[in-house]
Amino acid sequence: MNSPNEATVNQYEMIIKKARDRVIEALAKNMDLYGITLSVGHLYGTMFFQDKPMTLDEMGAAMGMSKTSMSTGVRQLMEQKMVNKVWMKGARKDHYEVDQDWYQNFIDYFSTKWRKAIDLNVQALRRSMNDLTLLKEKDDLPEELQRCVETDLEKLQNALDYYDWLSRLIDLLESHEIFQYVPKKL
Amino acid sequence: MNSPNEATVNQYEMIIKKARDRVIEALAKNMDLYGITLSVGHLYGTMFFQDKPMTLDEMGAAMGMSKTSMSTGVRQLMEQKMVNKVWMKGARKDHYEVDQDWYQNFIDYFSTKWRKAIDLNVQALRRSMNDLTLLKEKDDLPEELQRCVETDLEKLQNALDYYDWLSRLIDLLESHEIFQYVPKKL
DNA sequence: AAGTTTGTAAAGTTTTTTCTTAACGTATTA
DNA sequence: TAATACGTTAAGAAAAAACTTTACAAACTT
Repeated sequence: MNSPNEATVNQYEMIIKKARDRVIEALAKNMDLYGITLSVGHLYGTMFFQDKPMTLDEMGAAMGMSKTSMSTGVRQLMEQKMVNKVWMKGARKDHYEVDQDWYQNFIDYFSTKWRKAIDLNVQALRRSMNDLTLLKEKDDLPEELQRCVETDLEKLQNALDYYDWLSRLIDLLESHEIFQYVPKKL
Repeated sequence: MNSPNEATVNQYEMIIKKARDRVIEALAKNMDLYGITLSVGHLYGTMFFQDKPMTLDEMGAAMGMSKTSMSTGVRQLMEQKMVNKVWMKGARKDHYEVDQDWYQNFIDYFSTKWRKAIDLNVQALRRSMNDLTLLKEKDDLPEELQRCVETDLEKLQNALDYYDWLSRLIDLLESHEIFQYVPKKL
């Protein structure tokens, strides 16, 4: 039983391929949570099971898509730090491989995207709160507007508190302190 | 100074409007993190500063858009639990208001979206791991394929561990236990 | 220096998404 | 029962995104 016939081997290979494809499909489908398109998700999945770093041409062949698409797709994945460019001994073509640390991928995505959102919103909130606080000082402010300013200021302060919380949540992730409370290994 | 002229009041109102618009703009821009489009984000922002529940017609007027768009937009926001339908004493039109609990909004979004992704991926992972484990038992499996199965199984197990971690992270949020480690009030 | 190879940018096409107008169904009023 | 109001579905138009082909610039080879 040590040298099976070719048909059996093909069948075995098919099982592996199907097992991979199933996972790739599921993976790709849910990468929209990372703002990543289905086809780029497929690319990621393909690279995930490739045990060697891939070139753009290899990706194009595996995906049946243009090299340009691979180039932009890989760039997106690199921006999310899900894929790294690897330097290979005397090779002209660029080689890429997936970063297998999904915990860090998650954290990086979270940090980058949400931190940016927080900064932008907090900046707007601060400015508007400042404007409204100045307005509140005016002693000829009609009572109706005064109440309006009050409630707005309260809302903005609540928002600010929330973003502060979110910022600290990100800190917890980035510092890996989270693993104290939600440990990696079950 | 208790009855300012009309021009001054208009100026004051303008300041409030600008303060609100700045925040609305920033808010809307970042709601893509919730999978929400810019215009629907604007709708959310508009409702956020409205102190009374709004009808679809009021929204349409405020946004300069069709009622149909308001209908679908509000539905999206309701799916994310960012907006609630409020029942109003003897009113024919439906009224909606934003849910001001941003912490819960965040948690809900997180739970819903990521939990779904986890379930789908874990299901695929389990099936493929099962297939591969069965394949590993075959005693006529060529050595090359055997190694392939081994590394694949390891990858899938790592993925499974990651999703388990993510699931526990979501538990931490959903149970509000997170507020013990990252408290709301600074 | 001429000729390849490799990666990316630009332009154009196809597909998808977003928004509007029009039509429908249900509920309310007269 | 007829008439009106309200929300939503369906179909079409406009805008945006994804992909491909073509073209180009930089690096390497000879």
